Amino acid sequence: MASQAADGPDTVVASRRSKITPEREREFFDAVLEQIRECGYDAVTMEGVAATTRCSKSTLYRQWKNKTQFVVAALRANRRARFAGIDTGSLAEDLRRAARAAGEWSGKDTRLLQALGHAITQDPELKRALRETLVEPEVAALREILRRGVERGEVRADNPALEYVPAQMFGVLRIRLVLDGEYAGPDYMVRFVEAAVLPALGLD
Amino acid sequence: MASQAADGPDTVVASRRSKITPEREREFFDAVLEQIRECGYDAVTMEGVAATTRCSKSTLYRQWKNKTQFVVAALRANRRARFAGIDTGSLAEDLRRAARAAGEWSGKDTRLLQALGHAITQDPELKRALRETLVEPEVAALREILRRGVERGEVRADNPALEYVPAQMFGVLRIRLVLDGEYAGPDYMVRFVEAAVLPALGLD
DNA sequence: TCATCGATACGGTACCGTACCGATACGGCA
DNA sequence: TGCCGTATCGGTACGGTACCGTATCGATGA
Repeated sequence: MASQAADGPDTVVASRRSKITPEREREFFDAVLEQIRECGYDAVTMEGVAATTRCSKSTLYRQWKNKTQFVVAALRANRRARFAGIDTGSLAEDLRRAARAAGEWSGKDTRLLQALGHAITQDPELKRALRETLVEPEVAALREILRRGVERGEVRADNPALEYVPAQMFGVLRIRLVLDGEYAGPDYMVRFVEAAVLPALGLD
Repeated sequence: MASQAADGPDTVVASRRSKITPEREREFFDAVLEQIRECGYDAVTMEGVAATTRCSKSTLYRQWKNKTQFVVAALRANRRARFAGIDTGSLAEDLRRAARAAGEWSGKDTRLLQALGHAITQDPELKRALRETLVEPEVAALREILRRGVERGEVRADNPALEYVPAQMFGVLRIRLVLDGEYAGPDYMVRFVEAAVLPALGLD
């Protein structure tokens, strides 16, 4: 958080004298995200995080103004782009890889999204943080996969199904818990892509 | 439910002498469901429902043991089957109608599902009630639409895309808020069906 | 007549965010 | 290099707020 100072990226924080190491900070972030996954956003408490990380509430409140800021910081620190490395040269195979990767987080990011699903409708800042960290990077990577497929001529640029691929993937990923009572795993996602997404794109 | 009546010679059924009319009960149910949609399940309070319906907490607690039972009762009373009447004789048209109908609830059932999304992972009873009232009737109706299409020979019974139609419909419906910041309306859903679902089924 | 109504008061619990406490380790300076 | 000054540490106590679920009340209507 303080490391986003105006100077270089890895410049040591000169102003703050916090004794909290980056590893310790990550413990806080991991703890709060896990509590969100387990209990839901509303039920997460600063006291709970303090207890599980064996720090004091004071410490948390010294670093972050309130729960929202704390969670936003945790989300931002958790940003990753899981689809980014996928580029096999074949659109169908790229989509299979993406489906597999998506299915593999079900125990993590999907639960997080599930737990934050309603909170983001109430807190714009939280919504923005979630979109920037969990949604947009993955959607962008997925659209990049599709763009390369179009560029290679595997699918026509005006295929209307292209637009809905991200919604299909993330939608199916997320709805399975409600429909079937379990999270969508890699196998399920790959089967879904092969059965529904690829045919709609005119691929096999 | 208030009667433990193990010893009383009186009626076991506890002759419901409640002055609460069915219309009044529906006010309670509507109020609690609307509060869930607006504030989320965790944030709903019996005091809030009592206030907005201008009844007393005592009244609510006389009828229902606690918040969970109250919400479960409200869900059960809200059960409907919105896809049930759809039968145009054409699978493609049936799916368009279903998509339009689905898009039309976005302001209601989808928000409810969104708000309950995490709560159902914690409370099995709530999960079951939600599935029985919001999920299963619609999925069953949708599968019935598909079954008729197969029967008419519009799509082969072994088309693997068949299995994923419900997941796609409800998944896309639900994920749009996260992806695009707005709920999926009827037009969006119809376009999605025409662009992705029908092609995967080999229609059009 | 009397159970149920709405209203309200109650004790209990939980968490917020702040304030205060010694203990400690960082970091500037001799 | 070694020693202090001091900010931050973990722990805890605090007042304030909110809601739970129960109990009690006079009024009401089947």
